[in-house]
Amino acid sequence: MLDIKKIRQEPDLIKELLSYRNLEFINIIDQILEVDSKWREKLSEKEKLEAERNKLSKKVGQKKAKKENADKELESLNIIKDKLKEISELEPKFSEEQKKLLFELPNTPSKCTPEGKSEEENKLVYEWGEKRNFDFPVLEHHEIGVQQNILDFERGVKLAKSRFTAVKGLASKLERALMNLMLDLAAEGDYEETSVPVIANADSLQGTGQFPKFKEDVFKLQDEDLYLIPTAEVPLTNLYRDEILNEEELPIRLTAYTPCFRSEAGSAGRDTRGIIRQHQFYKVELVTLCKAEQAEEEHEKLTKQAEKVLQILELPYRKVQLCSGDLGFSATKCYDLEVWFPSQNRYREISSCSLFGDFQARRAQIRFKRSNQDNPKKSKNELVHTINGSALAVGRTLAAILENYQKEDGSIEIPKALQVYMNKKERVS
RNA sequence: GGACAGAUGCCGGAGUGGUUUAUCGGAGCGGUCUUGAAAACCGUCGUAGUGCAAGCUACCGAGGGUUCGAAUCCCUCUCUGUCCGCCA
Repeated sequence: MLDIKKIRQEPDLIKELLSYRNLEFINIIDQILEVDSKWREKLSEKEKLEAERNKLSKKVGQKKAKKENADKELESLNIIKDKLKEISELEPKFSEEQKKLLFELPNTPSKCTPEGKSEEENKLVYEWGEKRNFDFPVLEHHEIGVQQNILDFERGVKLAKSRFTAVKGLASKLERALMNLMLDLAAEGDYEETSVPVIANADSLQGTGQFPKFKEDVFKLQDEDLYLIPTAEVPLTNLYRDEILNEEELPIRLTAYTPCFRSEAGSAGRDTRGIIRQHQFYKVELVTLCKAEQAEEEHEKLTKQAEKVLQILELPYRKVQLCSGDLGFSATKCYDLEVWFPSQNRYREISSCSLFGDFQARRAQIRFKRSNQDNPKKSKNELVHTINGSALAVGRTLAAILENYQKEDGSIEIPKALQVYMNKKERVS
């Protein structure tokens, strides 16, 4: 959520910044400003009446205690009461409309986010690693998985529906090894391991920006206002929802390994084969809460943390900075890490490391007390800045390993860094 | 799932219609005293909206209602605790 004060003060700047995204928000901002000024007018009128009422009511109390007559006061109070009722009936209309509009506005792109319309204008930061030369026909990861009997697509569908897969044998062990490797690396980088609910309520999803706009993307529990999390970003960030943190606690760096559930509404037909796009997948997520002045640095740190996983697994990847048009709803700046898939002869997203500024924190009301050395009384509550990214999506990492480490005989070499997590086993065959 | 009890500020805890700007205690912070500390004493100590400011307004789990006036009365909901049942 954007700051209404900022919108009020610099509407043109906000309009301009939002125009760098693909869509136009000029109308919404004008509507917000209109509702805002109308509402504030009513608000001050209301408060004046309330002040008057409180004063008179107190007088009534005093007079009655002294057994004096207070009819005159009661008469004016009745008039005020009617007026107040009139205004208070209007109030929810204004504030609801205001909220609805504000919740629909995406974050403004940061100064360092390149301007661009779509994916094609994303900026390549660098490529890392050596793409392997294969002197045999390269198989796709799902072909390898079926051939080795470690990915069972049909039975996964039988258990649930399409886009669910049973992962078996050494692939399942690889997943577990990946989880351990990723969590250990995150711990080395000072991210505290956390185990959180994978079901979240609507307030939590609103806090991180999935709601209200992207409701159709998550699975809802029947007859309950509860949802399967689409990413651990939701529980990790919302751990501190509605809290005021101590300045010294920041930055707070967290990591969690969780399953993630996505309805994939609107992506029918895309990546229907393989485990690239599933309704359920595992992911190690990194989340940072920090002060504004720490945010850029922490964003870089978190991204490097995610890159480290790819590097240690020796998977070729590239780092891309998203342009304004490709930026996610809540993000102000974002790096995508894309891993090389030889069968597709292209890079595919495996991690998205986003800086949100105070956008999520304003929705989720996560603040800290900024101490003022000169005048401790002037210590102010300030919104934290939030950052998150995956390190990494386990399913896609598994797919990338199967493809990049395949051998001509159909076996798969196990990356060195994972062997210690798999009883020193060197090969899947 | 059943029964009962409860939800008040950082914590404990009082408050059942108006002189309550939410009593009091503890912790924290500032000060006095002290070589320093402790003790004692004095002061301070929530969030948000609005305003240049003084101030004003709202908030006692959430939402609604009654009333000139609600932490207090009424209704609905949520959560927590205890006991019972079931259970990894």
